[in-house]
Amino acid sequence: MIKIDIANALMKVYPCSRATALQVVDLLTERLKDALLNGHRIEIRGFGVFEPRPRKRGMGRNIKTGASVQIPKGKSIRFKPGKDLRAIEVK
Amino acid sequence: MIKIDIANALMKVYPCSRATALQVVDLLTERLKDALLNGHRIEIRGFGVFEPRPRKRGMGRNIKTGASVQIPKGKSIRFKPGKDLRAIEVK
DNA sequence: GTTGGCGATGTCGATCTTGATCATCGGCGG
DNA sequence: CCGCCGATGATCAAGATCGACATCGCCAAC
Repeated sequence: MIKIDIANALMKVYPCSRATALQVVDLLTERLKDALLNGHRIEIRGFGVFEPRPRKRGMGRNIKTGASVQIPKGKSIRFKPGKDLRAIEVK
Repeated sequence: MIKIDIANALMKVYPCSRATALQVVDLLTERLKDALLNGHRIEIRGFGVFEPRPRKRGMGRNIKTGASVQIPKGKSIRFKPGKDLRAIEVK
């Protein structure tokens, strides 16, 4: 499923041009990105939670050299599935 | 940031009632949930990717009993931040 | 059709997950 | 707008998983 599919679903419920639907999807992802980049936690009950977390790891591995490489970054985004998404069955 | 904030952002760009904005947000999250529950990968370039993954782990620990607890589940939802979200700086 | 983000690969260690319970807060009815 | 209901967070431990690096192919986005 890609952006177009989401926009498509939106168009079915709220009649509008594909361009508009795409803009809506884009706007929302943009807002989410912005919020996360500002360190805000995004919580949607029943769906999940996006949370910026500090990265404490400090080591990685370079495939070619095989040498330990430092992981300079200190943050990552974690998504915690909500109740509804945890209902996933093994299929 | 919670659902209302997202709806609020949407209202600013696409004038509509709060109820409508909330419905839109709800609809989209609903579609995403549905797609993930069906095992579909959701990819939004520049934002991130939601991917249902099989869980192979099989053990955990119960605080109270202190006993090893089986982790029967076999799936989880993983979110991989896209390029834009990986640009997070330590702040 | 073109551009460029994303997946996969291999290694090693830190991180995450799972379960139960109470408190807190999001969601929603009155 | 206030209040209730129910979902989420934290906690403990053990073990599996993820992440970063570099590069090429593939597919999303335009």
